[in-house]
Amino acid sequence: MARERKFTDDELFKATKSLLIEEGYDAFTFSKLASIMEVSRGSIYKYYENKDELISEFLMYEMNLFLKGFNELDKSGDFQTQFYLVIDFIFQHSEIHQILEIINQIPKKSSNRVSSNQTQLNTYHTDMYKQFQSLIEQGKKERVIKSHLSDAIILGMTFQTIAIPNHFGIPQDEWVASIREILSEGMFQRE
Amino acid sequence: MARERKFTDDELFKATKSLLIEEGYDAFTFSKLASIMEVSRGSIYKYYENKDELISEFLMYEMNLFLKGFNELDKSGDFQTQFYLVIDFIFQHSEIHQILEIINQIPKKSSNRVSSNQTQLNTYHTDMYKQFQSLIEQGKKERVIKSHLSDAIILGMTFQTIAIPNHFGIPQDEWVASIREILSEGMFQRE
DNA sequence: AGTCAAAGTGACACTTGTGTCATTAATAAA
DNA sequence: TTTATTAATGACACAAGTGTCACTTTGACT
Repeated sequence: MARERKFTDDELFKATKSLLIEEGYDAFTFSKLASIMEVSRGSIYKYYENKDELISEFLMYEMNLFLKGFNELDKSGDFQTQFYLVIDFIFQHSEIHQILEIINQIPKKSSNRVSSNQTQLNTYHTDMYKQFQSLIEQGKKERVIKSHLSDAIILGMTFQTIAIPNHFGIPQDEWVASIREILSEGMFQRE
Repeated sequence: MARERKFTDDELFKATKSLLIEEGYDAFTFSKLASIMEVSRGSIYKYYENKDELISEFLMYEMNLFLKGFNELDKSGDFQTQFYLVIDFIFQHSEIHQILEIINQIPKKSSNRVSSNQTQLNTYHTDMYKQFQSLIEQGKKERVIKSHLSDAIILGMTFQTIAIPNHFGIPQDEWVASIREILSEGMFQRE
């Protein structure tokens, strides 16, 4: 028994995502967002107290989606199969790298709602890393991964590869295959 | 026959560097810089028209320093020796990754001085990559590097490793050694 | 047709950063 | 000591973002 909404949360998150990814956290403003949505700036304040609140809610939404997919990956194969599945998955969701970086750009002095989201986001982050870490452990048990390499470096290196800029526009298939190969076997020829 | 300056360009660049690396391009302001230097904001405008001009000059200064060191690396050894030298060098100058990113954050619509600096910076960037690329070619000729991997991916992957966050504070030596090993031989055990 | 709760708007006051410039301060040279 | 010259300052006007709120609009339900 009220007026119809001009936009849904999903539409808002979609615009938020493109604006955040194109311009970054600092250049993200309610003015720009409102203009994309073709809505007045004031109306967004009806639903989110400020930029940090909106962004932290958006990040929760994105992380949930990502983790849902991550958790649904087939856990039945041997290490190598699972490892390759994970790599393919993270490359299909390469925005996750930027998302994770934005989490740390939200100032800590924010409202309660934001703080609690930040805590939750860090938990998600850690959980994801823990899951990946247990995959690494499996790899070490199966004697596929070298045991003298620390989990931290394997994890860091794997996730960092998402952000390598593909300046020359090498096709995604070749790109991912090469990265997978280098991570596994290195760039040096075997003698 | 005039008043003494309260600060040198070197001091300004030093403060610029820490401010840029701690807070990033967007949060960098003349107010903050002036407060670090304990000088009025107006006095900085005596030497630099605006933030973009100062930052682009600073980047030129940093890139020159970096490239000077890069060029002075011993070119006499075989591929592997040189490759390891380069990796050690870029890890000793790990800020270079952030520096390179900041280059692309300066808006394109700026003044002539800035535009010409941008052009020059991109030239430097390309030159550095070209040099590294010729090292890769050498590696391929010496049959150390797999020939089916594109130069772009080897270059990208190598430079990207600088930015892997060392969350767990693994000692630098072990860190660099592990990365070098993974790049060369991969993380998988040889059978 | 009338009601009214929620949605949307735009003007207002405030904050932070920018760039300028008239004024003041320091100091080497005359 | 005076002077010429450059360094530094802080006040001013302007631009862009923020958060608020009284007011208007819409449309489902009487």
